Amino acid sequence: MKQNKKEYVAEIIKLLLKSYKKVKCALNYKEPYELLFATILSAQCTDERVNKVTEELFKKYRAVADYANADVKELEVYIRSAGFYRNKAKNIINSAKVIIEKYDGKVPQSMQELLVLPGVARKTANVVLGNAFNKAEGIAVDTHVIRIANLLKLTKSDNPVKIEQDLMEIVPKKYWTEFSHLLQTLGRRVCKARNPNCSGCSLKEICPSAKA
DNA sequence: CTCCCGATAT
DNA sequence: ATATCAGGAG
Repeated sequence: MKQNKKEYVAEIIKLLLKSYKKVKCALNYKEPYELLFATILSAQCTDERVNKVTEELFKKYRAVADYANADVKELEVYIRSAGFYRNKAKNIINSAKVIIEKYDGKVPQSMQELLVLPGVARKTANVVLGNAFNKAEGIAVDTHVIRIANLLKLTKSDNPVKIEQDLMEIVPKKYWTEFSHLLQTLGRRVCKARNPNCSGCSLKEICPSAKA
């Protein structure tokens, strides 16, 4: 049973890799802390909009210490269009403070340490670990992964933690980070929440939910 | 389960 | 004009 599922997943990965050669993280960043803050900003917000926000944000604040010392109101102006900006501004500043005080200004490189940062849960931690450090401890489960993993019948759950466990069972560890990228890319471009384009999908032959 | 919020598709 | 998009905390 599980073996069949692993072959099914291998086929999914193969087909998606063919369509999306080298997909990487859709968020723009140079330093690990930039990816961390970009990912905090991406909560309930498209990566596209986050990139617009961070383009200016990263010019204004150029180190973790700049965020730790930032004026909340001023930071809010930069990130406003990403939504939930009061929470996010607080979370970024307070995470920056923890990183300065407890981790000597370096973003910690373990799930356990990242999860303590305000505004950081498993999705954000997985994105940072997998992309900035190449130290995946899990699979980043966002709204696209939730939707498509269910459409592909890779899980029956709507709970992100359970979905992540289900996926970790059947996706080879070396693909954990890339698997999220592939589903997110598919989700943004083809298997959209609103108007899924099944006829243009690389997985139409094998997807149990494909419509003609 | 509710609150946090702006942008965009319809 | 309004529904829908898109994570985390309490």
